[in-house]
Amino acid sequence: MNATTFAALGEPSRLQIVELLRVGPLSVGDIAETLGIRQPQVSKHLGVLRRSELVDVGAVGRRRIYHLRGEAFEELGSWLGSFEQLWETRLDSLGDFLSSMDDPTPSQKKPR
Amino acid sequence: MNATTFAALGEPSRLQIVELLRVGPLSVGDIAETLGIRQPQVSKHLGVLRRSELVDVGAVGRRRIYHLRGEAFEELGSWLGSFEQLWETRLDSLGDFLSSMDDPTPSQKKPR
DNA sequence: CATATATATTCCTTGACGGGAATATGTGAT
DNA sequence: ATCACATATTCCCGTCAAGGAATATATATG
Repeated sequence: MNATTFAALGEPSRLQIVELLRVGPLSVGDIAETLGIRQPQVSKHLGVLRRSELVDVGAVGRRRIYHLRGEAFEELGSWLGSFEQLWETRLDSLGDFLSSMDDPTPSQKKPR
Repeated sequence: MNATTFAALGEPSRLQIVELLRVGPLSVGDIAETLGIRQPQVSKHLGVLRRSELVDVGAVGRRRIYHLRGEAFEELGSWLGSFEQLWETRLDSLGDFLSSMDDPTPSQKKPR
């Protein structure tokens, strides 16, 4: 999993843009107007999102319509999935662990 | 959805830490040794992850055992879920959209 | 071609962040 | 109490990214 994907989503304005595009494709100007961000900043943010392959562009006349790229989110989904598997298998032992801090797992080294 | 969660995961070392903790709880020293990062940096990164509520700590003797916090990942999961719903309902219309860029959706304004 | 509109790009400044080094805090052992 | 080990915190510095303002590029329209 690539950290740059998360870095792209880690900027508040960009996360707003993504959640806005979740509804449907939008032009740069519409995004700027809706979110109250100046157009140059929106273009820059969209550039970052595009390099992270989270969005893609299509031209309609002089407008540029940005839309979410499903692949990136599917990748995120499968990455997350690899975590949730472990919750189930460890949910009980985690509870045990939290309530018995004086007895670390056998794999832990002992104090020298 | 909070952007700071993504920002925390957007730093390569921190993402490494999270993926390492996916296997199981670890002490600060073990994380530092495994990833080849100096201990102070690891402590700082763990601080960020903790403030983002991605991890939590427990003490075992003089060691501090960090472990992933399931809630944050479940929240991520449900957030992602709200996207995948839309893929299905729009996967076809998205294909149409991409192949007919000269005909924007009816909600788009016409050029003035 | 001239003009208006939509978007991208550049330059600049400022603030935040990560890494290194040193030090502080806490805890166990003798 | 003293020492050793584990972790956290502080300070400093270099870098990078975000926002503002201005400008460049592209495209439609008359």
